[in-house]
Amino acid sequence: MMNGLTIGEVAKQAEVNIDTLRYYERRGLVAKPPRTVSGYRAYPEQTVQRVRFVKRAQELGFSLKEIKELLALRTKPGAKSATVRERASAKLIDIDEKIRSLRAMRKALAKLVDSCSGCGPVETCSILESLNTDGMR
Amino acid sequence: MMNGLTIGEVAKQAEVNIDTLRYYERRGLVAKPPRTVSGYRAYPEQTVQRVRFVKRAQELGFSLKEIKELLALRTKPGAKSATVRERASAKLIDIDEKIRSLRAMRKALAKLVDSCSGCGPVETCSILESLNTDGMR
DNA sequence: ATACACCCCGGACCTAGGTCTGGGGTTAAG
DNA sequence: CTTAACCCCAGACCTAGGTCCGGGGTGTAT
Repeated sequence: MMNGLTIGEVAKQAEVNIDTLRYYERRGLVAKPPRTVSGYRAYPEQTVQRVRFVKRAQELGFSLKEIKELLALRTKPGAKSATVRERASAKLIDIDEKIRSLRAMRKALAKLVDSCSGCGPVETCSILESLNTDGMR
Repeated sequence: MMNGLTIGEVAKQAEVNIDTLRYYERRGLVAKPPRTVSGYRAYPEQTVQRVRFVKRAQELGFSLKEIKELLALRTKPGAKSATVRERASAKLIDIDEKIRSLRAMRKALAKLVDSCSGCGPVETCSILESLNTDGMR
């Protein structure tokens, strides 16, 4: 009677709460799946990937709304490609910014780590300042 | 009577709400500033940088708690350097993960953008799938 | 046919991270 | 010396993103 994944299976595989899946469905982040005769959701396998994607994007600071837009880029068969391209380009810019910021943070932290690595007392580690100034700003 | 920035000035420069600054103070993300005789906060200039840093880190998916930890790395003159180094290394790993994920997203999007760039109808843009599969997973 | 794990749904509840209200002092300009 | 523009604080309120509850049906192993 069940061909596809149950909500519980998807939840376990994607490591989210069952209610989160229903919530995502309401928010339009995950397509409404077909139902069995008895009303159970029967999800296609790829749903798991989709949900994981949502979770990862969230960890990168995207809101559900933004994630929805990202996902919409690939599920708009009726859209003009120019529009898709334009939106995708805008997202690319966001992403590049994030990468740049992270790299700056990374650099500052890395400096902290290896300048501390050989040292005894903390005074020699005043490079802690790197996080405050341009390394991170 | 006022030497330092008022809360309003910091708020404007850092582009946050005044209440957010008071909230950050409570949460320990921004040090309690000295007060004027009449009780007004008088912030040092660098507060603005600090607040901006918090905001940027949030956009990168760090929680206030994590941001506090990051900031603590540079403001622990009493800490053992080995401990600082260890924590910083852990953060570095997080950051590297984020960068990796963003690069994967970036790559998938870039592919989308330039495979669409020369094309007319959307059918030829089925590369939209790239977001779903390993490019983004 | 009884038990036990799972699914449905609507609606209440929760946490993080703010934001607003409002009653009261302060300060700079006119 | 008044007025507009700030500042103080406590506490209420708000949004996003879930999470939980409870009453009811389903599926399957014993």
